[in-house]
Amino acid sequence: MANKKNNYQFEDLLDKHQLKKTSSRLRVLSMLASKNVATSQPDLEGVLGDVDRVTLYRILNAFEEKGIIHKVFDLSGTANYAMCSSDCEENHHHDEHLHFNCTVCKNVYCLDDQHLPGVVVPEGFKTEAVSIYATGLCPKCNKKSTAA
Amino acid sequence: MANKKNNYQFEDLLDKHQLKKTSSRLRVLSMLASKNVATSQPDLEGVLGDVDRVTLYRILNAFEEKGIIHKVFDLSGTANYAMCSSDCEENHHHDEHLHFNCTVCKNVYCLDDQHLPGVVVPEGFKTEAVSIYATGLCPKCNKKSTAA
DNA sequence: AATTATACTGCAACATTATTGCATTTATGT
DNA sequence: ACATAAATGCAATAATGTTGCAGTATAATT
Repeated sequence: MANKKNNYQFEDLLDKHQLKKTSSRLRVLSMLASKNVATSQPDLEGVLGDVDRVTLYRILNAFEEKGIIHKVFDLSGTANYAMCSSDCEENHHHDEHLHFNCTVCKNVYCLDDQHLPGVVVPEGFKTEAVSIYATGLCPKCNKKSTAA
Repeated sequence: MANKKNNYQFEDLLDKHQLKKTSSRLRVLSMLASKNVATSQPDLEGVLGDVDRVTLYRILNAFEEKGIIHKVFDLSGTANYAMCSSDCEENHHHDEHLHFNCTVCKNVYCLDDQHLPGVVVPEGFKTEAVSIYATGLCPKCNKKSTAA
């Protein structure tokens, strides 16, 4: 899996972006990399336990600025965070993302590798980034609902 | 303009959805209909002045449930509201919306009539709705930046 | 027009998500 | 080991959104 990185790789990642290698940061990275769905700040806070809320926000913001992670809002407007695919660079994220928010389990799936169609905006608008957001049933919940 | 409606039309709209015709609701409707950009709850609150925050939230939620307006989150995760195009029905919104969030003026433009390409999701996912979200410069801010 | 039932509103309190300032601690280069 | 800059934790505050309940307005009935 492209996003699967071991701890040395996380340290390199922090080095590369001139971020200090603290245990909190490494834990956030391995946490996010281990999931194929975006994670909300509250969820992260719950898992990380003893990391301060504020620190977590600051870590997430720093990572986002550096292009290590990206932020996506779920159906209820809460920010969720996920690792960027490798071709994201500082302040220059991959232009198009496909996110899928399951209406049952509420998970936000990042489907960055999916082919996306070009989007045409009206004359006068200048597009910098496009994100496509689908809602519905994820494979897991879809299976359950058809089985029932 | 398709969304331009007079007060009688707003009253009809409320009638149709079994909502009582209160002045607050009529003001919210005419406010939203007069703009081609989505409006945040704080902005609405500011304009409407003496309508209670809670009432406003409840009006917006009621309208959303009835399919009169729809909610879209801007870059900072704040909910913005806009009139639905006429083919939205109760609990069955138009499947695809194109929204454009200007990075300068922060306005969220609803471009519902724009032709949208089909989006392909991976095997197993079952899409219920798709919304496409573009960020960049709106015509007004684009003009200003090229002029400067 | 008065009465009544229901829906709506406003207030207070609370919940959640996010930010700022500052003192303390930690990481890292020398 | 030391110095410095960065990162953290705590307290306080802000912004956004929700809930309960009492009072008020709407609209149907008579």
